[in-house]
Amino acid sequence: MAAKDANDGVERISDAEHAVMEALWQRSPQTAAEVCDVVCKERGWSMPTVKTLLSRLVQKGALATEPDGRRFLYTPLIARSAYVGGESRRLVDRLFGGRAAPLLAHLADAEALTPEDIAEIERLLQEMKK
Amino acid sequence: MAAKDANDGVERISDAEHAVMEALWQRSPQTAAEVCDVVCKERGWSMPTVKTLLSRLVQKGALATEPDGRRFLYTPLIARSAYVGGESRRLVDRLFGGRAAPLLAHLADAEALTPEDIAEIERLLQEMKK
DNA sequence: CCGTTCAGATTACAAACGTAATCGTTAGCT
DNA sequence: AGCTAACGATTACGTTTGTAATCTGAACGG
Repeated sequence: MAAKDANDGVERISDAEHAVMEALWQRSPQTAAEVCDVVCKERGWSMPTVKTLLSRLVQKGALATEPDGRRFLYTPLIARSAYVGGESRRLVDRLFGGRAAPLLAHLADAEALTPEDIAEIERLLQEMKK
Repeated sequence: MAAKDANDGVERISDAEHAVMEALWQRSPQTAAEVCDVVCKERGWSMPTVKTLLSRLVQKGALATEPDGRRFLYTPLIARSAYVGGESRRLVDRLFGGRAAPLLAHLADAEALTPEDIAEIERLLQEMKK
C-alpha cells in the first residue's frame, strides 16, 4: 500500500522544520526574511536558523524556490493536508493499531474534547453516513 | 497547566524506545532477553540494541528495574495510557490547534475510518453526553 | 568604480537517536 | 578451582536535529 498520499518522495519533516512549513502554508510564497518575521518571534530563533531550515526543506523536496531578484521565494511543495494526514495516520498506526476510535476515546478521557468538538464530530459522522 | 499526566518528569520517548515500551506494556516484568524475543523479530534488532534502549529508558525514568538473580526485570513506570494520551495531545496541539474535531475530519477524509469505527465513535459520544 | 550590505551557501557543533561491538563480572558446570 | 556462558555496563559511531557563525558573491549607494 505505498504511494497514496502525494506526500511521496518527501523525507520526514522534523519538528523545527514543521514550524517553517506552517508559516509558508499560512501564506506563500515568502522570502526567508518574511518567514523569519513570523517564526523567529514564535520560537526565539535567529535568521541563520531559519535559513538552515529552509535549505533543508528544499533539499528534502518539501519546498520549491523561485528567484526573485537577488533572493528566493519559497513555496510549499506538499500540501498541509497531505502532511497532516500522514502524521495523523502515523500516530494512529503506531499507537492505536490503525483504529481511529480508540484515539477518540483517549482524547475524550483526557478531556481534550470540548462540547463544541463533540457537536462537530457528530455532524461529521452524520455526513459520512450519508 | 503543568503536571497533570502521571507522565511527569519523563523525558520524551523516542520511536525505537517506544517499541520496547510496547513489549513491556504487553507483559511485565520481563528480562532483556524476553523483550528481545519480541522486538528483535519485529524490528530486526540485535540483543545489544535492545539492551541500550532498555538502559536509556531506565535513565529516562520510564522503566523500573528489579534484580532477579543475576539479571534484571524491567517494568514500565509510566502507563501506556499516559504515554498515548500525551502523544495524542501533542499531535492535536501541533497540527490542529488543540481541537480534536479537525483530526477526526482528516482521518475521515483519508478513509482511515471504518464503519465499525464510526459506530464505535457514535457510542462513545453517546456515553459522553450522559 | 568601490565599498558596504544583504542574500544564500557552507561549515560548525552539541545533543539525541539508531544501531551495535566490546568489556567486565559473576554464576554455573565440570 | 578454572572455564565458559550469560548478564549488564561502557564505549562507539554514523545520522538527524536544533541552533547558529562564517563565508562568498552580488547589488546598490555614493
